[in-house]
Amino acid sequence: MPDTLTAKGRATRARIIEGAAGILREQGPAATLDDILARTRASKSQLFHYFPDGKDQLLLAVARFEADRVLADQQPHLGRLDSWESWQQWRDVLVERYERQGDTCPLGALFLQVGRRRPGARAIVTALMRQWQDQLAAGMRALRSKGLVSPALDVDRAAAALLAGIQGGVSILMSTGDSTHLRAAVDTGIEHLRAATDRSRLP
Amino acid sequence: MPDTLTAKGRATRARIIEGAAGILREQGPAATLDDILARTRASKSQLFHYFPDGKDQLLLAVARFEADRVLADQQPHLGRLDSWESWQQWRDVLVERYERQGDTCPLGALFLQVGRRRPGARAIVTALMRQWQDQLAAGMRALRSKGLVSPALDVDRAAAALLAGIQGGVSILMSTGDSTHLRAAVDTGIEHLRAATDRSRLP
DNA sequence: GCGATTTTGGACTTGCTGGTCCATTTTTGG
DNA sequence: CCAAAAATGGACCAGCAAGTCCAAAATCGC
Repeated sequence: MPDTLTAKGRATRARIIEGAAGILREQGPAATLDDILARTRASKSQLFHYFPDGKDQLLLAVARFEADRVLADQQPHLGRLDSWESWQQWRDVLVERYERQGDTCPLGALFLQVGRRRPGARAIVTALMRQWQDQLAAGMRALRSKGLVSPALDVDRAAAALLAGIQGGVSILMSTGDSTHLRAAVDTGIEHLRAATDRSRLP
Repeated sequence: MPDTLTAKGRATRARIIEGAAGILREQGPAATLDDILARTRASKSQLFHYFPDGKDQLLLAVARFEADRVLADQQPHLGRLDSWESWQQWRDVLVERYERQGDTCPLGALFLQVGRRRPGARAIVTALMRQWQDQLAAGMRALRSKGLVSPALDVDRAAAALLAGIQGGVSILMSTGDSTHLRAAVDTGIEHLRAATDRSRLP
């Protein structure tokens, strides 16, 4: 890859990443470079021109792309969890998003292929989880500062537990096609907050 | 494969499955048939003799093997969740088991390879989740019948949420190497039960 | 003990997939 | 307008991994 990409080059590179993401969502690990080339109407030399380290490098780029989508799809709700209504809206968007996604797991497939252990891959997941959890925690703190939940609530632990519940709910949804667990996890998590309502401030 | 296996045949077949499970745990999807053969000191003809449908059939057998281990490793605690102490013991065993397992995900790797959608694979996961959740729910009912938690607790939903938290905690542990989320999920789940303590029966 | 059946060894085939290479076209910058 | 750099097309290669096959050895049932 040359030092600087032209506008055309950037467009092609982006087209390859997006196309690859699509193919990987549809076909999972079975997707081959030729499939990606066919879908993106690119040639081998283009692919290796923009991703000199080959498939792994491309997969990592796709992983970043997909990780960004995960949070973006939850906005703007995830960023404004400062009332019970906004939590409810977020919940609805989240559940709907994953029910629609069905049984494809873009990130999971990617990581098993590229190897979880590879530092690049691990960094992507870790960053995603941290950001996600931070936004949940921020929402809980917002409720707390409004006096809607008890000051005694351990926000960080509650956020970690909620995030775990979401992840597990999603992965059960992936493997069984049933969103019951995702719903149960999120709803129980929110109830946990409600149960910690700060009664001292209530009228 | 002949209609009936001799004792020797069964032993070989089992040896292949266990060896394959080991290799897959170590190498993930990168594991090849030749790796498995080397590890199990078996030949190609043996492998295809006992698994005529090839790699997929073997992977499915390994998946069954691993799924059985998941629950077995939690026993006898998981089967006797009838006091707060037993819940705590189960929690410790569970966390320890997955911390020791580290970042290998035997089942996850298997399913992505064999294809989640394949009915055989889906049946294995679904059955595992159902049994697991049933045992959690049974434990909650045991607490309830002893008057330790409120009769108002929605046991099935609480069990679903707890299971989701465990799954998510484990998968975050896999990808980040950090067991914080698993601990938070399980502990929060148990606290959720404690919070539903049946005060009407307390002295 | 003996024929039938099962189990085993391992060479060989085949198809595919990631990756290389070079020639050609297009774009850029001055 | 032109040389240098970037972008593109696509044939070609090499390696590997799944799967096939046949013959030999071990074992079983009687």
